[in-house]
Amino acid sequence: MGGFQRMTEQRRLILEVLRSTNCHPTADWIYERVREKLPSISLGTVYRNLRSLVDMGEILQLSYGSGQDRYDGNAEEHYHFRCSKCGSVTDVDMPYQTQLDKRAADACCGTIKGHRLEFVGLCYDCQ
Amino acid sequence: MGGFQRMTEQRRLILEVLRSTNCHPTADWIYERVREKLPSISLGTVYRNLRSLVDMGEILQLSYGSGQDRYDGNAEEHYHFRCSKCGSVTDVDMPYQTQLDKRAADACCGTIKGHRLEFVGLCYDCQ
DNA sequence: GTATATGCAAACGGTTTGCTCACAT
DNA sequence: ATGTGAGCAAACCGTTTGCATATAC
Repeated sequence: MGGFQRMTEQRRLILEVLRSTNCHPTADWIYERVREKLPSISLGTVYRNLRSLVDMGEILQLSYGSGQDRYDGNAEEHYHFRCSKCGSVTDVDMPYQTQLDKRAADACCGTIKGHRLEFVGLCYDCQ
Repeated sequence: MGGFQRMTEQRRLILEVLRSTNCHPTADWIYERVREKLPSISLGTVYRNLRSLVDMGEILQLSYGSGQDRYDGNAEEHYHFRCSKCGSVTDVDMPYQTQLDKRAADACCGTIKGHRLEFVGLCYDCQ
C-alpha cells in the first residue's frame, strides 16, 4: 500500500474491511462497517478512498445497472457470479481464460487488453 | 413487437432508431435522434420505452461504471468490445461460448443461466 | 510547517415518477 | 369509452465536490 501519501485511520480501516470480506460490498456497506469502529467517518471519505484504491489498481470496482457499485478487495483477474434476484456477487473458482482474448482479437475492432466475464443466475438462497 | 399494448409514434421511432444503428447508443443519443423527427418527445418517454423493451427482452441494456447506460437493439446473445478510452462499444463477431457456463457450474454457488462477456481495450481511433 | 486528507453538506447527473392530458384501440 | 402512454417537471439516489479544518509526515 505504498501508493498513498498518508496512511490515515480512515484509510486503514476501509482497507481492512475490504480485505477481510469476500462479499463484494457496496460503498454504503463499507461505510457502515467502518463506522462501527470510527463513528465520525463520512461517506464522502469512503468514496474518495475507494476511488484512489481503484485508480491504484489495489481493488476492483464492479458496476452493474441500476444500483450501487460493488467493490472487490481482490484485484487479481477472476470471475464473478451474480444472482439476478438478490444481486449478491460471489467469486467463481475458475482460471482466467486467456484464449478468449486471442479468440476475440480477430473478430474485433481494436487492441484487446483483457476481458470481463460474469456469470448470471440464481444463488442457492434465491433458487 | 406484440408485447406493447399500444404502438405509439414515439415507441415506433425509438425502436426504429435502435434497430437501425449498431453503435450501442445512450438514452440521450436516442432521444436526440428521435427528436429530429418528433421534436415534442420527452426524455422520460424514451426511458420508459427503453425499460419496457428491456423487460420484454427485445433489447439489451449495457451498464458500465460511471456514466450512462447503453442500449443494444440486438437482443441475441453476443459479446462486446469496449474502448477504455472513449467508451465506445462495438460487437465482437464470435460465437457464444456455451462451454463457459458448464465450466463455471462446478466452481459456482448457484444455478447459472448465462454469462456476460466483454472485452476491453483501445479502439482503432484511440490507439 | 505544509500539503494531503477529512467532515460536512450541497451539487451533480442519469434515471425514475406523480400528475394531468392525449390518443390508440 | 376507456385506460395505456405521453409530456412536464420535480424527485430520487448513488456519487462527487467545494470549502474550511484537522492531521500525518
